[in-house]
Amino acid sequence: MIEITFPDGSKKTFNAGVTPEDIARDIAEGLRKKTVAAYLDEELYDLNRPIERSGSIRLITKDDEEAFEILNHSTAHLLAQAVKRLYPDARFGVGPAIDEGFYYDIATESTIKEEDLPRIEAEMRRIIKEQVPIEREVVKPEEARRRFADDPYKLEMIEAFDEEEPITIYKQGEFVDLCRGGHVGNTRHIKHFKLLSVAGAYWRGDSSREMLQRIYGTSWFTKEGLDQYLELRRERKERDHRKLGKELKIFMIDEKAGKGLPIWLPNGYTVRRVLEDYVYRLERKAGYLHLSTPVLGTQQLYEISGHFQHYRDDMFPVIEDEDENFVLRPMSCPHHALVFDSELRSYRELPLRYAEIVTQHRYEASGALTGLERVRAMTLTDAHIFARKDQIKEEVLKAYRLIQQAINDLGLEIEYVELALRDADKEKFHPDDELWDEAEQVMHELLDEAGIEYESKRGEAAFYGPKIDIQVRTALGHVITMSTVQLDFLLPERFELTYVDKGGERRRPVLIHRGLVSTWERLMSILLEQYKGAFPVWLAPIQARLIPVNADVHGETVQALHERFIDRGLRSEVDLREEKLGYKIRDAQTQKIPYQLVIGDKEQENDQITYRRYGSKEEVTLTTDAFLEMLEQEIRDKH
RNA sequence: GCCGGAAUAGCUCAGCUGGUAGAGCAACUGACUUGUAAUCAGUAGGUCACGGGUUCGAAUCCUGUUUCCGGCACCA
Repeated sequence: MIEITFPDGSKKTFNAGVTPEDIARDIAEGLRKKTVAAYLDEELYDLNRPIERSGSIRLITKDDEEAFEILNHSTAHLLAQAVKRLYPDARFGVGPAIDEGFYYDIATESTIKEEDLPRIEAEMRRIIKEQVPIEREVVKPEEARRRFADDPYKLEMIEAFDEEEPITIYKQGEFVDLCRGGHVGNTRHIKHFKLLSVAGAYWRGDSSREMLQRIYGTSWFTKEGLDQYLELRRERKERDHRKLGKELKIFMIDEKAGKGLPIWLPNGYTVRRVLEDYVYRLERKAGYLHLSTPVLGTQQLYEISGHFQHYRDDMFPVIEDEDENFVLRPMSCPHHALVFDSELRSYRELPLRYAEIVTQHRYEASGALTGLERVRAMTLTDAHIFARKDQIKEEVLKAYRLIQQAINDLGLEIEYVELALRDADKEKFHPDDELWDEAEQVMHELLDEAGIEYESKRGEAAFYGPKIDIQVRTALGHVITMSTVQLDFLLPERFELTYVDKGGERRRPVLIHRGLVSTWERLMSILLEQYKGAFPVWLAPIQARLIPVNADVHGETVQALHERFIDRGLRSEVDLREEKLGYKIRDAQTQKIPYQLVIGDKEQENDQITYRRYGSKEEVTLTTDAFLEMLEQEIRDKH
């Protein structure tokens, strides 16, 4: 007999060999139906795995997040089994559950095309009907090696395992897979799934190794869940910034001008100017000093900083001159280091915060280019803070708070915060262990002291130091780096930067790199998707469109009103076209202009306007002054 | 860069197995002179991404290139 403790502290004895399914059934039949797997203490148990020891149990039901993962993981196995039946030569890489579903990496001589997916799905359904039990087995490494003797990928994975750890394999019918589990116990538990796409993926994520074929899919407990998810995917396409950017004339990319080299159209540039102005003021208030440096720099400058050696392949080719080589600058910290070095600095001056709205060029891999999200020419507000060591914590935190405010003002949300640290890769990171330890230590401390939650990521640091990356999620579901604060002890060394301290001694400052809200390009892509193209008034390219009921009768009034708006710094536009009112309203709505103002006899007589907000059918009549006040308040509030 | 897919009018898209390109919107012209999501009629607009090939004949089949899309790798 074994004793099982439940989350509420109650205990019950069962015969050894009882399964989580049995335990759930013992409580209630309804619970059994909902149960997917269980944790016994910290160990994940499949629904049908016998429990041989006492412990605390926590049943995982369909409502729990882990359940989705387990279901999708099992569906990945089901996919593999079906693929193996249809493509007998198939060998398998990894097949995990991911955020919104699962994938499996497959090696086969055949090319699996999107049009083959329905056939694979049909085979998966057949296996579900067969009600194949999914059985767990623990084996010794040599046994595992024997079982997977004809599968080079699984063998390689076995080699990478810790020899001490027991290896688990899962059998479902004729299909056997190396896998940690847990699983749903029987293929009949899988019901509502869909295969979504095929793609290439490097074996072990290593671009020097072969590419496998990856099939993506998603699996749900209910039909509604699946349908809702598929609907979400359709909606995401609707808010794709590339589509909205074209519709709203925000930007264009023409291969004649160059791929990855976007052109800002008047509407987009207006928004960008608002953002630039906003950021400039924000930084002024926070004590940043703005400056400007050239788009071209000598190769030597980037050799001193070390960027050239590290990133040469990702920079545009060197421009050769008679006795000097130039590069299109990929970043601006070396210039700012020179500015710091241009005068003798006192400890009293620090921190010195230099900010610059700067255009940078990076030769991004062609396959990485994506609308405005990933480009080869980008403009951003870049800042470098030169500080004393005793100022690090405060300055990093100040930068973090500024980022928080900007993200908040823009109506965005931080998804999570990452602390990127180095790993043992000697090639990738500068070699001074002492500097690294000190820098990483102080970053951990300041985040902990400020109570900021973060995930540590080994091996993700910049070559010169650790960084705090602030991640946001795009409407298309990608997580991307929005902002960054990076601690750098290396560059001040390389540029031999010094200041004079209290005792008259020369000291090395530290450099804090700060990216506020990514580049204007990427920010625009995020904002477009966030707002579905319907910008808040403070950002909208056109804030109000003025429409006369009759162009002949009310045209002049509308024109005068427009000038009044412009004089107050507002962005308005008049529509004097010979069209029906309904047509003009529709046109303004289609362009997602926040306010449509209609002026007819009544308004003309009383200095009024009748407005209609984007997305609303309600009409409100106000005096022009009252409306202007309302609009200006809304702009101040950044709504 | 790598794997797979796609490319037809300014935009969104149709064009079956090869027979020589079409719709809606936008544009232009004219009429209508308007109170909250499309007034009516007409006109013009295409090296079917680009190059080569197969064929009596290619948007359609084959092939190379370019760009874009979905991923992977990369992201100072």
